[in-house]
Amino acid sequence: MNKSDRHAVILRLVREREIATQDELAQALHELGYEVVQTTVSRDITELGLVKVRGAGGRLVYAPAAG
Amino acid sequence: MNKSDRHAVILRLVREREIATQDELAQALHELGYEVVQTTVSRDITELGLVKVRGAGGRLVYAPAAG
DNA sequence: TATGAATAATAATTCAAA
DNA sequence: TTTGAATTATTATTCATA
Repeated sequence: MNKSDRHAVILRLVREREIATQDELAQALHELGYEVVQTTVSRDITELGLVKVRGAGGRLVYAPAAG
Repeated sequence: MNKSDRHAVILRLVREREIATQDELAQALHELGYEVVQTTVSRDITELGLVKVRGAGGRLVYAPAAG
């Protein structure tokens, strides 16, 4: 539940940190009390339209579609 | 060999078509006479700094880092 | 240095289930 | 409708080889 809350948190997280994997994002959510697993994070990413962009050092990290 | 040629072709391909997977890109290269496999395409993508963006219908497709 | 085969890591989907 | 376990698909890396 609370998908829309979680979505907002995800957007904040990917702006604040460089998150490279869905497991990493799931773990970050856990720390904030959202107990979700990779499968769900994958769906959230699709629903939010996130993409992977090149972060520092060319590493692929998640980001909102529009900057 | 001909890596820089191939890189140029890859850039052209991802601009012309919506290419969703590395296998798909490898296959497109085959049709143009570049016999490479997914492993190599993966490296090319890193070297070119390509990212996956949302294409039509929210599908993730390869694109140059800068538009 | 560039490449591929095999493998590991990551992400998306299917198939229940609540 | 949302979720997760299991599975499948996709991508990155390791380990040779030329």
